[in-house]
Amino acid sequence: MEHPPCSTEPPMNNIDDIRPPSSQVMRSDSAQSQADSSQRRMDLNISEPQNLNEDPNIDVVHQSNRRAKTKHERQAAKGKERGNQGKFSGEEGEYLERYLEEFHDIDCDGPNLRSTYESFWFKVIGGFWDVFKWQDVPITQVEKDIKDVVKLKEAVVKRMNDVLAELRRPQGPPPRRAQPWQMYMSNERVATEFERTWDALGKDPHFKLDFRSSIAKRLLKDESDEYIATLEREGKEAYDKALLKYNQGIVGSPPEDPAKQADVHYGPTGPNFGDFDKTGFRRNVLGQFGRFLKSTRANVEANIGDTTIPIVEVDTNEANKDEGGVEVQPPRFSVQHTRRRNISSNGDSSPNPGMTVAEHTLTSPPPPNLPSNVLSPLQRQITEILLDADQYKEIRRVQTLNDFELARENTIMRNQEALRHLIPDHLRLFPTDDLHTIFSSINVPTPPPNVNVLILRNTEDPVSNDASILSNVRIPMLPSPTPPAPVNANSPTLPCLDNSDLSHLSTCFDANALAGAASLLHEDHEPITTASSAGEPVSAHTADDASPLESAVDSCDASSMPAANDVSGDVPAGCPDWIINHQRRFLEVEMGEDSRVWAELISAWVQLEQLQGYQSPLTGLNARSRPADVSLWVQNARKGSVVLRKSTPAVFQQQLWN
DNA sequence: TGCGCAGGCGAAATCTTATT
DNA sequence: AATAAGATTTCGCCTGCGCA
Repeated sequence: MEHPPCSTEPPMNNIDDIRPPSSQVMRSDSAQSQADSSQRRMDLNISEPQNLNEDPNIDVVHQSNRRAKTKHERQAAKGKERGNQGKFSGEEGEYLERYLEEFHDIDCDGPNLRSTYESFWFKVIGGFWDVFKWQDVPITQVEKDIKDVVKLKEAVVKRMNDVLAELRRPQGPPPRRAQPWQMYMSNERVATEFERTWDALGKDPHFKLDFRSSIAKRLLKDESDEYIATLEREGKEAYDKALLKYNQGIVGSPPEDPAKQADVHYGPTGPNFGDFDKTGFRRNVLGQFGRFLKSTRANVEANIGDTTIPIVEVDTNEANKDEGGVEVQPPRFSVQHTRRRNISSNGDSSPNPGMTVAEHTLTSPPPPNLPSNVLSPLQRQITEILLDADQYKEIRRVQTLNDFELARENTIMRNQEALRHLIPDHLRLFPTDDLHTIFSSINVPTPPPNVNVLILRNTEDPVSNDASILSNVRIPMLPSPTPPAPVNANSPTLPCLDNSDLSHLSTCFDANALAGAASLLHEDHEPITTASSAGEPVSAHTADDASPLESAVDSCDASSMPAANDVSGDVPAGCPDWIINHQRRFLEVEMGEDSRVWAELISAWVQLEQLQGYQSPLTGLNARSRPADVSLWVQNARKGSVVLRKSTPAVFQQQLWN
C-alpha cells in the first residue's frame, strides 16, 4: 500500500491528541515512507498481519493479553513465539485495517484538517463500540476458560483498562539515551569526514546514516577518554531530563488555576493544557466508553451467576446526553456475533430492547452477597432518597463500580444505617456524608478504569508533586476533569497513632513490631505532637484539618460523654462463641483514658454483628477482598518484617473498618 | 493432601526509537 | 541502514490460597 507523505503535523488540539502511542505498528515498504508516516503509524495500533498467520493452528484472536491458566494450556502454549504480539488482532485488527486506507488518504495539507481528523477518529473510536459490543470483544478466549459472567466482565474491563492506559500516556514514546558515538555524530569532525568521503563512495542515499554513524564510531576512538566521558555524561543528563518530564506527564495533574494551565504540556512535546480539547475528548472517547460500561454493568448486574450473556441494547441518545448530545452513528459493519443467547435470570429470554439502563438496574435483584430479606441500601437510596434528577446520575456512577466495590458500598451503607441506631452522632467514626467521600478516594484492589485522570503536570506547581498519591486516587466516571484532593491531605481520616498509643496494645501484640509499624505510619504525616501524653487528643492534623473523630472527641470530654450502652462485656443471648471470644480479647486491651470509648465501640460492634446475623465467613477475608496489606503479610509467610505501603494509615483503617 | 488458580518475578524474545 | 537502549510481551517457575 502506498502511503502518501504527510509532512504536516496533525493538529494537536482535537481528538487526535489522545490517540494511543503504539508499541505495534504497521511496517512500511520503504524507509522513507516509514519515516514520513511515523506520526500516522502511531494512530492505528495494528499488529502485523503476517505474524498472526504464521501458524494457522494458533488461535490468534485476543491471545496477546491472555496468559495460559491451566497446566494443560501452558504446555500447549510451549513453543509459541515469544515477544510483543500487538494489542489489536483478529477481528479488531481487521476493523482497524478497514480504516487504514481512509486514514492515509487524509490530505494533511488540505482544508479543514482539524475537522477531518476529528470526524475520522470519532468514526473509528465510536464505531468500534458500535461494532464490537462488550459481548464480542474477548469472546473467543472467554468461552474456553472463563466460567461466569463476573469474570467475563473483569476480562472486558481489563482489556479496556489497557486501552485507557494508552490514552492516558503522554504523546510520543519515552525518551532514549543517546550513546556517545551518537552524540558525536553532530561533531564537526564527523561532518567534515562525511563530506570528504561520501560522494566517492557512490552508495545509495539510504546508507547515509549508516555511513555517518560508522565514521563517528571510528573517529571517536581517537578522542580522549575525558571527552568520551563528557559525551556520555551529556547524553545521560539529556536522557534523565527527558525521562523526568515524561514520567511527570504520566502521573501528574494539571494546576487548578487556568492561567497556569497554559504552561502545562501534555507529555514531553505535546500540546499544552489550554489547547487540549477536553470537550471533544469527553464527547468522543469517554462518551463511547461510558456507553460500553453502562451496557456492561447492566448486563452483568442482571446476570450474576449466569454463564449466559444476554444482549441489552442501550439507549445511545440517553447515553450521550451528558457528553454533548452527539448522536452515535449507526454501525458501519455487520459483525458475526459469536455468542448471542438472550437468557436472563428469571427465564425471560428476550430482554426488552426499549428498556433503559435505569429501568434495568432498578428491576435488578439485590447483589447476591446480601441476605435476601435485606433490600440493597444502594437501591434504596436510588429509589427512595434521591430526586429524579439525581437518580440517573447515581445509577451511572454505580454502573462504573465493579462487583467488589458495589458490595463494599452496600456494606458501608448498611453499616451506616446500623451504626446510626447504635452510636451517638458525636461518637460516630465518620459523618454520613464523609463516608462516601472517603470511599470514592480509596484505591481498591480492582478499581474500575480511571478514565478521567488527566496526565498533565505542572512541574512548577508543588501541589502536583503528590503524584504518587494522585495516581492512586480513583476518580468517578465522567465528572469534571479536576482531580480530587489527595487522600491524606483533605479527606477525613483517623488521627495517627504514636508509640504511646500503640504501647496500649502491647499486652496483645509484639511491642517491637508495633513500634516499627508506628514509625512507618508516620512517614507521610506531620510530626506527632507529644501533647497526647499530656491528656490532649491525639492528632497529626492542624486545626483546619480536623478529622471527624478528632472533632467528636474534642467536643465531648469525659464528663459530658454519655454513659455507654453496654460496657460490661455482656453479650446478647445466643451469640456464637467467636463473638464471645473476640469481645473478651478486645476488652482485655488496656486503653487507658480511652477505655470508655473503646468499650462503647466494642459494644456497638457486637450489636452490629447481631443485626447482621453474626455472619462470619469461616475462611476469613478471601484473597480478593482483603486489604492489600494483609495480602502482603500473608504472602510473606506472616513475617513481622513486612513493610507496609506508605499510603497505609487511612486506607488500611478504612478497609479494615469495612 | 493434592490439585487448580492467582499473582509475582526473572529470563528471554520481540519491537520501536534515537542518532545525521 | 547500524546499533543499542528501553519497552513490551510471553514463558517458566515459585509460593500461597481455596477447595474437596
